Amino acid sequence: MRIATWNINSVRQRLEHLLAYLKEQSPDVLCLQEIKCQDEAFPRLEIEAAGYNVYVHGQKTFNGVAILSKSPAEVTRGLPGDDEDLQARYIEAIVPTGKSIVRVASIYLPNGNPPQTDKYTYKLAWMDRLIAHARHLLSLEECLVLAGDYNVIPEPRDARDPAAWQQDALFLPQTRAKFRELLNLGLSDALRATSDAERLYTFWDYQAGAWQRDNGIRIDHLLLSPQAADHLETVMIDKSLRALEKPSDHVPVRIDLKI
DNA sequence: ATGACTTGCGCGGCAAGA
Repeated sequence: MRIATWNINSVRQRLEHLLAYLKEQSPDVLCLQEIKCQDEAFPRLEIEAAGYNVYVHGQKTFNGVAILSKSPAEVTRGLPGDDEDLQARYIEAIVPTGKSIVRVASIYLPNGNPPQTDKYTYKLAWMDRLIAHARHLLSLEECLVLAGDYNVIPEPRDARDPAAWQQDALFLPQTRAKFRELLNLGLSDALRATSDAERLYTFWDYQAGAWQRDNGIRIDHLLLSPQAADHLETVMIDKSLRALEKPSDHVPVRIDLKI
């Protein structure tokens, strides 16, 4: 089973790239973030025609997440823990695998900048809610994949220029500590489970020739329960999409599970 | 280097992103 995640930075701006990606890599499940549209504006018909069931949790202008799945899935929208939170940043699906199921979440964790504001407070509170929900999901002892744009640079080697991120909400000690707290529940970072290589990035800013200079960061992650990690075969960063015309500033990350 | 892009909204520039 192939599962991918991609912050697409507007699904309507990126529809041609998205359809090409579905055709080329044929993921069984694709998690999208920053679709930047309401449910009714999502290009559902084109994606269904490509052979996918479409599950959207959108909002006007900002944020928005979706899960595309070849198999019909049972879906829950929103991260539990705060009924006042109206930002569309979490959608979860139970996907059948033949003999069993895999539970997949598409996550768009808040950016949190600038750090001295309520935006950073919201990010940390959101991470606490994610930790609480992940603890519950892990207790189910299922094959679980928490995939998405975490807006967290886990370690210095995950940035080309770590010093430049020292004061940034993506790399502050408190942010990284909460990410470790999540991992320490028993989740594996799929990429680091399979590679210690340097210069593995998933985001390059549009500005200042970041792509041309390979000035990137790794902030898109797939976190796996033990039941999923035990079946992990390969992890790939689809870096070539960043070189296309009108790319997203993020590229997809995908895994193959032997299930 | 003061800024550098790209998006949505909606028609004039602003907010947000990372």
